[in-house]
Parts: sequence; structure tokens; C-alpha cells
Amino acid sequence: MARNKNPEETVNKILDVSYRLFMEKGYEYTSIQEIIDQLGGLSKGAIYHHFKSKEDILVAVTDRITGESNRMLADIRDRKDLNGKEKLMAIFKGSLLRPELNDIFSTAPNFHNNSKLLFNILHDTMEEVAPDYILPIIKEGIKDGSIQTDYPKALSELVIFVSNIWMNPMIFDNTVEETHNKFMVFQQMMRGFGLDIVDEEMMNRIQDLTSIYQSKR
Amino acid sequence: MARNKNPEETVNKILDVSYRLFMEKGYEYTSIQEIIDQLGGLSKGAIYHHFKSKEDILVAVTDRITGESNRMLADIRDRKDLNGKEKLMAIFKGSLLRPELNDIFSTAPNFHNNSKLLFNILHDTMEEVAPDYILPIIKEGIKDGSIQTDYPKALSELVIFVSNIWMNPMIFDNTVEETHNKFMVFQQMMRGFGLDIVDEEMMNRIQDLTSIYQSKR
DNA sequence: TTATACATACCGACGTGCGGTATTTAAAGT
DNA sequence: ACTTTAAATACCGCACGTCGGTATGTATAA
Repeated sequence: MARNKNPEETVNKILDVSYRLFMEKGYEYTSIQEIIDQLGGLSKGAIYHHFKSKEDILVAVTDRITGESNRMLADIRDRKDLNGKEKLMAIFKGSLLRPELNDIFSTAPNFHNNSKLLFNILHDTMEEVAPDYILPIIKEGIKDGSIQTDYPKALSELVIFVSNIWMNPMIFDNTVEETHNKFMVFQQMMRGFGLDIVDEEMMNRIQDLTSIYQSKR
Repeated sequence: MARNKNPEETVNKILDVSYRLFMEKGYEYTSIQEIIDQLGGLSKGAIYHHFKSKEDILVAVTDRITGESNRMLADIRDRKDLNGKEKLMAIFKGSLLRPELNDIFSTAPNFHNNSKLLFNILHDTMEEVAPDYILPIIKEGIKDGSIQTDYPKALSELVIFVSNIWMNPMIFDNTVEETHNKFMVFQQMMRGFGLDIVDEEMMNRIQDLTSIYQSKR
């Protein structure tokens, strides 16, 4: 294949194909050769010119997944017109209402044979999302009086761990009803922390997403 | 090597070595050859006579890990002298106070390069421990009036997910102080569900375990 | 002319399958 | 009760195909 004047197009093509294969078949069960085959004329040398290892591709793929989301989280975190509690609510709403979620849930990724991808997402969630986005908001909420807790770091981790991982119907392959029940329990949990920040709109949205996901399996 | 009259001894030896290597080096970074080398004279064919794949060994290893624990859970679940809430409390205490935990935490397993092992434990926890041990107890608690919830299944999953995974200092490599704070948040969460079932003894124990783990790293 | 985007050929290590052998078990024959 | 015999199984070790990764060559853009 002829040399590309815009090498980042090639990089994006590699990431597109890898993303799809990693989601459909799982990272471990996708070989470099399969990625090459679906790339259309591109070779192994091309891949290893742009990425130093297979795992490096996975990192880039997960970064792209979380990257879009994180930009939205940063926007909400840095807003001046909301107090801490309102920002937390805005983050939940914003995360759920992103239209790209429809595509992701439609792909119906198989996380059961995808421990490495799931683990990387889990890692990003706990090591980046919680401290960089949720924790500052909770600290702000403590200052402005809208949130009360003695353990902001632990609370930020728990909230994001439960909402992003446990409540994710793709990870635990939940039915619409199970998702509904989880959401109700999550709501009760948040109220226990004085955070009444989930509403019916979120509930409907997460049930719709679950329905989309299940219909594609 | 001479043929063993008791083949289960051979199986156990394979599992012993594999367990140690999987914990120390990680599943993906342990080769069949390394297992053979540490087995002392046993061959590749022997392993593939007893196990159909490397992954099959991993499943057997995790089953053995969870197996001991599950027997204790079953004992508490089937006791007649406790109500639901008391059984829940007994399970938390019993799980934490098991002496084998000292050995496990001393091994200081590296879960960061061990997504597959971690994922299997997560899977067992959610697909076995929650429905087989925690759920029946919560349902019993609803009947005897010691636990109130409209969503026993979701609650059982949340409780075990948070306590076994999020609060596990080996998985998230927490300091003693972080573990303490997580425990406090967990306590508050449980109280939000009307379940005041964690006490100072558990707190001290989990901090001790964290300390053991961190000192071996 | 140089740097870089790719192609090609190749490597060692890996998980696994398989033909074959040695040993145990148990049933059949005496 | 003792021997014979046949089947089951514990184990060996090599060969195979595939994998991720690398060294080197080549063509094109700058």
C-alpha cells in the first residue's frame, strides 16, 4: 500500500478496526493478523510502525473510548453556575444521555471473554475518572455545603465504581428488569449519602440502553 | 516420572504450582513450560491429560480458592439459630477472620497484571456467591423482619460487589488509611439500607490484612 | 538527501494435539 | 485363590500451527 501523506489516518483506521474486533471478539481472541486482514492491504510493519505492541493498541483504544467521555466530565466539573451536588447530577445525566451510547450498546460488546479490556476500563475509571472528575466535585460540594461526607475520596470511588461498573448492563448482561432494580437500589444508596440526584429520566434512559443491548445479542 | 497410583495427587501438585505461579507472576505471564519445570519431572502430556487447556487449569485454581470460602458461607446460611441480619453479620465476620487470609495476603498477589484471574473471581462472586449465599439470607431476613428491601437480588449483588471487590485492598492496592476510609463509607452505605452489621473488630482485621499485604510488596 | 510510512521475511516462544509407552486395575479363566 | 489377559489410564515428548514481535528492505514525501 502506498505511503499515506496523513499517517494519522492510518492510525485511526487501525484503531477503528481494532476497536470493533476487540469489542466483538475480545482482545485476547483477536490476533494481529486479523486486524491486518480487515485493514485492507496494510501490513504488519505498518502496525508496528505506529504501535509498539498489541497492548499498546488496546491502551489507545480504551483511551479513545474514555477520552470523549472525559471531555464532557471536565466541562461539567469546570462550570461556575452549579454547586457540587448539581454538578454530580449533571454528570450522571450527561453520561447517560450521550448519543454515542446508542452505538456502543448496539455493538453489544462481549465483556465475558474480554477481561483485559474490561480491566483497563475499570482501571481508568478508578485511577482517572474518580480522582480527576468526581473527587473535585465532591470536595466542592463539601465546601458549598451541598454534600456532606468525611471521606470524599472513598465516596467518589464508591459512587463511580457502582454506577459505572455494577450498573453497566453490558458488563453483567442484565435484563431490563434487573437494571431497573439495580437502579432503584443505587438510588437508595445515594440517598443514604444524602445525595438524591437520580431521577426518572435517567431510569428511562438506562432501561432503553439495556433494551438496545439485549436486542442485539 | 513414574506413574502415580493416586492421580489426584498429581492433579493437586499441578494446581499447587499453578496457583503459586498465577498469583506471583499472573496467569498470562505464566507459561505451561514454567509450570512443568516447577513440577519436578512431570511432562507436558501429563498436564494435558488432566486438564484440557491452560484456561481449564485457571478455572480449577479459582474453584479451589472460592471452594473453601463457600463451604463456610453455606454453613452460616444453613444455621437455624440466627435471623437474616445476624447471618449477614456472621458472614462478614467469618469471611474476614479466616486464618488462611493471612497466607493469601502474605503472598501479595499482583492483580494488576492478572486481569483474567481477577475476572474469574469477579465472575464467581457475582454468579455464585451472591445468588447462592447472600440472596437466600436476605430473603430470609425479609421474612423474619430483620431486613427490609424491595430488591433482594440487586441488594445482595451490590453488597457483595462492594465488600468483596471494592473493599479488597489487594485489588486496588490501597494503603491502610484508604482501607479505613473505604470501610467507613461502606459502613455508612450499609446503614443506609438499615443494615448496621459491621463493627470495630472487622475494621481492625481488614486493616491488619492491608498492613500485611503492603509490607510484602 | 533525509526522514518516515510502509512491506517482507523471519524468529523464538507459546499452547496444544497426538502417537506411543508404561503401569495399574479388574475381570476372566483355571 | 491364583494366574492370565484385556482394558483403562497416567504419562512421555515431539511436532505442528499460530502468535506477538523484530530486522531489514523499499518507496515516497519533505
